[in-house]
Amino acid sequence: MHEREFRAFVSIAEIGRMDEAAVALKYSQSAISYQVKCLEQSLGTQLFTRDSGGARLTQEGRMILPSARAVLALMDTIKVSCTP
Amino acid sequence: MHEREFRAFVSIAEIGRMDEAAVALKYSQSAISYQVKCLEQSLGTQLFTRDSGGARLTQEGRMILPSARAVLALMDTIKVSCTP
DNA sequence: TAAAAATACTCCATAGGTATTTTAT
DNA sequence: ATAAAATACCTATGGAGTATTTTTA
Repeated sequence: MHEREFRAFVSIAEIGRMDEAAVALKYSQSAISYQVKCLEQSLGTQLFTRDSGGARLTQEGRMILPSARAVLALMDTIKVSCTP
Repeated sequence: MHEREFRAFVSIAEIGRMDEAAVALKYSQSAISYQVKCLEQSLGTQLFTRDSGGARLTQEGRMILPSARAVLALMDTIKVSCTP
């Protein structure tokens, strides 16, 4: 579980499409696809359904979205705590 | 920022020595040293002072310890949420 | 000088990009 | 046929181990 996997997950969840999330995060589309795939594999769960309309959260994806956001928020506070 | 970096950080903070934390996490001593070094580098801050007595939290290390624990707790809940 | 941590070195895995293919509309 | 995601392929970086060196009490 990596920070960038959560960033990808939350960004896709918010935007609804991987390619736009990729632009927002300044990665290639394939990198974002790979990150979310890794997260899904490490959780053993599908987080999105994919089709030509984009990427939609599954039930599990919806469930963990708040926690994922909370993880990122905590990481941000950690960074701020360490910024002199 | 990786899960394993936080696991290493918290374990060292609790145990007070890297080599024992390494045993607890089933990594080598050098791997744990490397993980915490990576975390320190990504934060731009020293989290421990090191000497032959072990590893002691710095002021910054003490500051972020609760957040690091919270991140790990969230990751655990995420895993549980995705376990059928 | 003994303990604990850091570093060097090597090997394999991971993560990124571009280009291409697949899938569903 | 088009738009979006997945995959293949290649390269660079990261992460693990063992062995060794450095540090400091």
